[in-house]
Amino acid sequence: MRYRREEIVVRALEVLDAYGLADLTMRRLGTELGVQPSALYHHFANKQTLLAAMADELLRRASWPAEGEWVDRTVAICSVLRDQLLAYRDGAELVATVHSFGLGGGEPVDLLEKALAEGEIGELAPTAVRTLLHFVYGHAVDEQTHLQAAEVGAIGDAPREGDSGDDFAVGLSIVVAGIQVIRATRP
Amino acid sequence: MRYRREEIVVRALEVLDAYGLADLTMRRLGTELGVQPSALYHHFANKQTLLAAMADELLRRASWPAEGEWVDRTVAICSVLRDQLLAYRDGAELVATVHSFGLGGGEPVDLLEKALAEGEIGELAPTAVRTLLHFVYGHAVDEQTHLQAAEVGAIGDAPREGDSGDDFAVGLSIVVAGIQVIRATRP
DNA sequence: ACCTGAACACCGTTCAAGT
DNA sequence: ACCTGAACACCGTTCAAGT
Repeated sequence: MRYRREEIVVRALEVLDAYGLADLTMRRLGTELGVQPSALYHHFANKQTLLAAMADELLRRASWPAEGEWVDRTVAICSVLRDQLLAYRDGAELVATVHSFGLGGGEPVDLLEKALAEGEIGELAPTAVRTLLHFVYGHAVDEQTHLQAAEVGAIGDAPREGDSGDDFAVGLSIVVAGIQVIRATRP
Repeated sequence: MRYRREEIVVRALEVLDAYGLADLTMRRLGTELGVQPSALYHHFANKQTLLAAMADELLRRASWPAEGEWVDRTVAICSVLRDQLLAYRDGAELVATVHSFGLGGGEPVDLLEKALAEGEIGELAPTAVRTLLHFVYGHAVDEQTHLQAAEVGAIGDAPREGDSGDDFAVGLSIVVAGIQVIRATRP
């Protein structure tokens, strides 16, 4: 069987969702595709590049909000991002890992930059975007870890004080409120 | 040679600082200690437990601020935390990783909880602490990745718009300002 | 262009046995 | 209590050779 790059990414996302990031090995993916692991290196320079392509594809599959006032849109983009990260097993860890080795977070980053540009916070926009992303990625990774730990069996695992979606909403409102404050008090 | 748990952690932190997290393997650490890798399993149940002990020790070595008004103290704790993460090669990634598999972030978490308790934000305190930690860990991991990439040789690597310490200060002020806002508008 | 087969240089972890 | 030796079941990646 012969594959194109895009088909491999699609299959890799299926393997991720079914078995998790730890079991997404080049060897396992090769087996799943009926191909030697070394064949994958014809399509991707290394595993990192494959993971980056997977993260981009995962993010591309969401429906991103493009309308509304900049504050509402910022909140909406972050919420869709979180939902999309949680929609795939280890999705948050995948995207956070790819982001951490500096390969750009795909579509949501551009959208957040545009939204904050409209907010007229000027030179502070890049910092604000990164602050939002740190929150969303960090929160989603935490949440996914706990959700999956609960599934496995350590269920009495500190079930969070309030509602769990609520915690995200409150944390996000903290960051967004902070952005509005520095917008008002900027030089 | 025979070792105690604490000596192994100290040596492991030296290996981390000298060679980085990717090269901190049980085999390498064994070699460094003049011992078989399997000997380490007499002291630690697995590698995760060792990493958690390393993170705790790394954080324990900072001088944590204990005085001042709650807002100032919150900012001070986060700044010391960031400095301490950056003080060891891959220190941010180590602590973030340990945190991500749910093993408690050591001293700074307790200190932040106390500071925010004094801020009288009530039930929102845990959310606020986590939001701060997501920012500090995320920012420090990013910064350390870029610093180390620059050291290696990809030096023209997007040198950040403003000063680099400044970016942390601005991001932190966003989160702290946001905490003060929800404090003022809480039910 | 895409894949095989085989190898290289590693991993974390377990476990009987030693002192 | 602490360690050795050997094994188990894996990794990512390279590279000549095949079609």
